[in-house]
Amino acid sequence: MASPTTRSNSPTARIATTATKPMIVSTKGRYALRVMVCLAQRGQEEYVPLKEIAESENMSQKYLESIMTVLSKAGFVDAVHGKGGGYRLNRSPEGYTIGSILKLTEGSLAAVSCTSQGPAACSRTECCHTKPMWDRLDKMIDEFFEGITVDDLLKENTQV
Amino acid sequence: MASPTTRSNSPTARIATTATKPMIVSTKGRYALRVMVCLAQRGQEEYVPLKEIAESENMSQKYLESIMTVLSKAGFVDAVHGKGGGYRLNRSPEGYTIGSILKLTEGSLAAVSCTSQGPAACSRTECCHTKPMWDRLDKMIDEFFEGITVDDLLKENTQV
DNA sequence: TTATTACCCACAGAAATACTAGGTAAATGA
DNA sequence: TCATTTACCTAGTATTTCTGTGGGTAATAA
Repeated sequence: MASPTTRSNSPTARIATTATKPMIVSTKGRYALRVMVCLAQRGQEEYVPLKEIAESENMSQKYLESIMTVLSKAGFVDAVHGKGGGYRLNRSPEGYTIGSILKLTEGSLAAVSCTSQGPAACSRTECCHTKPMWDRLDKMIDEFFEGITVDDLLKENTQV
Repeated sequence: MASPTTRSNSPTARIATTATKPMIVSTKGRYALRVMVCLAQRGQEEYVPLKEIAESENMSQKYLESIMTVLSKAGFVDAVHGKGGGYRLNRSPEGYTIGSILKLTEGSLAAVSCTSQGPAACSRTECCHTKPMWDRLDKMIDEFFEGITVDDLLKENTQV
């Protein structure tokens, strides 16, 4: 985006850092995961209407709609209109990695912005003491989420 | 913080998710790290004025000031006013973990909000399929950052 | 045909980030 | 003593993102 109002009266013009999105997992991604777990619990036979999920999980139905549309368009779930319709998984729970769901709904999992926007995001990359660390962090987080499936979550529960 | 204006007109009162800060490392923390590395390069003998660092690293001096005040108050750096003054490390670079610096400047390193605000942050914690995963992620990230020191960064460089 | 469901579009309040502006206080050198 | 240099303090602000609402339309089944 590179704000055009970057002042250039100083000898060395400020680099537009364009930070703006260094997060990992927002509500959107967490809702998506919970819905997927919820659907997994219901099996692949029946379609579950969103209203039901939103109420039982105490989430905003309207907000969920936008998330489900993304999941549906990406082929993660089957959707059927009308009475008796709703959503259901189209694979077994083992077929969904947490990483794939979060990448879809969050857009990216990068912990810092300078690693998520290609090499041009920071002009200092050729000589930066911190970038290797961010790269390793990103790799670690990616492997973490790719190593977990919806089925794993299904089996896990704080209420032992 | 828990916004008091949570609407409760709906039958099932919405749980205030209070998302609001699921990030890991923002510009503030990254700047802090880069400054610390910069100071480490200069040794513990001389005081380095902020203006110099801001110019060489191409960062906003004013913004850096607020960050340095935090580092100074926390005893991470020595600060001296007036000509010949500035900032310097008061320990050897091995004495600073990345985790300690980020926790100070970022406030927290939690990847999701429901793990960063105590057990009361989410009423579902007693029966939540995803929380164990978030807890493990937080632990992994914490150990990652606590296992790296400023000295490690000093030795690292993308420009091999 | 009617109810039920998914989908689409635009907007909106709140919060955080990443600054900027304009000072004051302390230390040094002339 | 005075001016300069530096850290420190308080306040404001533009932008963005998140987390939703509100009000529709399209598709499907009873």
